[in-house]
Amino acid sequence: MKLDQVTIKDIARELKVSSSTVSRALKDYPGISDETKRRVKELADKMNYRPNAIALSLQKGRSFTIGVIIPEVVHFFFSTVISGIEEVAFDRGYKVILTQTNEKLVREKSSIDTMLANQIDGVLVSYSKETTNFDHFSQLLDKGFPIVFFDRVPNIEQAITVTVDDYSGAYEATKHLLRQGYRNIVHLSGPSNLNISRERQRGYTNALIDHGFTPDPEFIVECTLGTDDEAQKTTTEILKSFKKKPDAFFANNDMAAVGAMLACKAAGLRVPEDVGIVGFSNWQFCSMIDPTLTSVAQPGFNMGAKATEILLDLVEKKIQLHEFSNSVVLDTELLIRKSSVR
Amino acid sequence: MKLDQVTIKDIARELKVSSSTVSRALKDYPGISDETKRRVKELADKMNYRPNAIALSLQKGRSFTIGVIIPEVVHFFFSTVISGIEEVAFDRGYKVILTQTNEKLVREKSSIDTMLANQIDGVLVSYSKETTNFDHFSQLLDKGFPIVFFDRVPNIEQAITVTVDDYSGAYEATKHLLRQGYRNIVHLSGPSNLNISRERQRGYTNALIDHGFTPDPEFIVECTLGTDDEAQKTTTEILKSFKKKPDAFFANNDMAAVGAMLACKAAGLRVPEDVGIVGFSNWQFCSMIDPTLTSVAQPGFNMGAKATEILLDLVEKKIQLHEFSNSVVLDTELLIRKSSVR
DNA sequence: TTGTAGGCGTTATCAG
DNA sequence: CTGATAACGCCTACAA
Repeated sequence: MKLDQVTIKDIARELKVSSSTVSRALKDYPGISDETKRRVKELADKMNYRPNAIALSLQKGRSFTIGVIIPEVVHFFFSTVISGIEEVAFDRGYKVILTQTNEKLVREKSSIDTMLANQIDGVLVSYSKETTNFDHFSQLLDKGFPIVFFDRVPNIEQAITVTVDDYSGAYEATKHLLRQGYRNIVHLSGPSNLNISRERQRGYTNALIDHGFTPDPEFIVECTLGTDDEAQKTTTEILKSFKKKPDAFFANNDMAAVGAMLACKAAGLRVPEDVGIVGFSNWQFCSMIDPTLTSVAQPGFNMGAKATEILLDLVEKKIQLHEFSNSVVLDTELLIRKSSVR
Repeated sequence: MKLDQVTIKDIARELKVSSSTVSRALKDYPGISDETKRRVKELADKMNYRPNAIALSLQKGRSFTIGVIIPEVVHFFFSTVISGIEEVAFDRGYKVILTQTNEKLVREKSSIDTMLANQIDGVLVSYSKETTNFDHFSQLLDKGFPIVFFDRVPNIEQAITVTVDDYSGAYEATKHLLRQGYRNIVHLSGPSNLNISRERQRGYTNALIDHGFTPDPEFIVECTLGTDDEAQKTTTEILKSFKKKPDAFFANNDMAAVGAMLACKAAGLRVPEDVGIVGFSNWQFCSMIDPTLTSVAQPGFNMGAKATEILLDLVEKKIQLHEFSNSVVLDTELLIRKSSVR
């Protein structure tokens, strides 16, 4: 296990110079003879010298590492975000340390602690469903510690946030259904304690109003879990019991949309002829199911990339907290496929 | 940005004792008066002391951090593995530092370098598609550095590997198709420099032989990318050009299976009546497409968890390299759905 | 142009 | 029971 990593001292001893000379030569400091530089660099290369990042961190008080705190890794959207984060961090020479909270507040807190103990330079957070109090974040923000929130963002004054424009995503989706001639559109919504759910619901409602329709509260049905099973059962129930028959479903996520689609098919309805369906997130399978599913694409990769850029700019003091508009809202894109076009 | 973390020195100064005393009191060392312990702990608590993990790492020469090198984060299987890794690592008090290679060898190498510079305790690797030479790993293994390979594993003598039983997964899948009466089964294979591809291919071939059929080399078609598009084109081509018409497709991954399915449908063939289809991995969408896709489920979470357990046992020297059977093989499960039953 | 002497936060060793 | 000192690997005043 001992890797016997080569240190500056080893090089110094070999070359019979002091370690400071080696240190300086390696970084092209002024006032070191070209000859010495050459010899040091050559030997360093030959001995396969790699600076010890830990020693550097200790000395600098920072680690060139950013932390990522996320509810779940196994989630198409989040994994896409991670990908964007990793990409930008790598390009700018930072490492990424990852923890998932599994939606638990305790883990969120302990992750922060661990990361701080590791001299993390900043942190990217999408908080857990259990989190309702944000003191553990505000405390850090107050001290000027760089945090950027994404997707699930708190209502804190100083918080920098990167989100998707859920409102207009939902608005466009609903408008599209209306334009296709669907009139009785059910919205399968998400848990209303999440901001994103409320925004999507608002987009749905306003689109109806703006086009001269009166939203029917009964037509907004909450699907808490967001699974296809749940949506399938819910939809079956809706098709059976509602007196005013729905002719479209706008689901707040793709899984739910699939559930609705399956339920409709099972009830003998044709998609898109009899019933239009639109999802949210544009998961991979949207283009693989039959009929292909219209969905609102969220720029997960971009979200991760953008959040990381801001965080690193903050870390490197390229920007200051206050000189910066606190929230970035990314555009969604409605990807129209077969499930909603007739 | 300065967090002004409390150090042992601060506590020592406050209490007018030496920092060694504080250090010892904090860790319940023998030979420290209960009174001192109490005072130290109380103050540490009050001042919200957190040991500086970086200083510890420097001192110990290790970091309580493991590295994960993975081709792609946005991948159902891999994200599941990460989840298992994160879970076990967290439970045992380790941090996880993550990099994705995007299937690039250079990034694989540079990731290893960075991680070593960070005094990583060990690393979990699933190598990139570009990787054909494993010297950068063997060098480390030779020095006794803990590496555990998972999923995509190299043919190195000393390598510890955690894989899925690709052979029997493929064998069972093929057997299942044969039992359903399919006779001309095409195998859409993966890139043959990957062990998993070769194993799956072997399972396919042997199942045919064991059931009295003669494998036709032409019926093994390599799909390098593994995307649905690629498989769709390939399948369309196959359906057009092969004189002996295929009546089933066993794809080495689910995306490819979907591609084959779409191509078959487009060619006017019914699934499963005319053509049977089986995939590999059991991605979420398998149960959402029409017809639902039979697939070989891989225990991703377990794979991550198991690999991490072994790695940490190695790191903590609970086990030695040689006293350990070098390969763990996890069982797959054939999930039979509609695409292959007639 | 180069060397010496701290110091980053912690622990281990050796005295007292 | 407690304190001083050195060390982990690197950097950076300050000297020479």
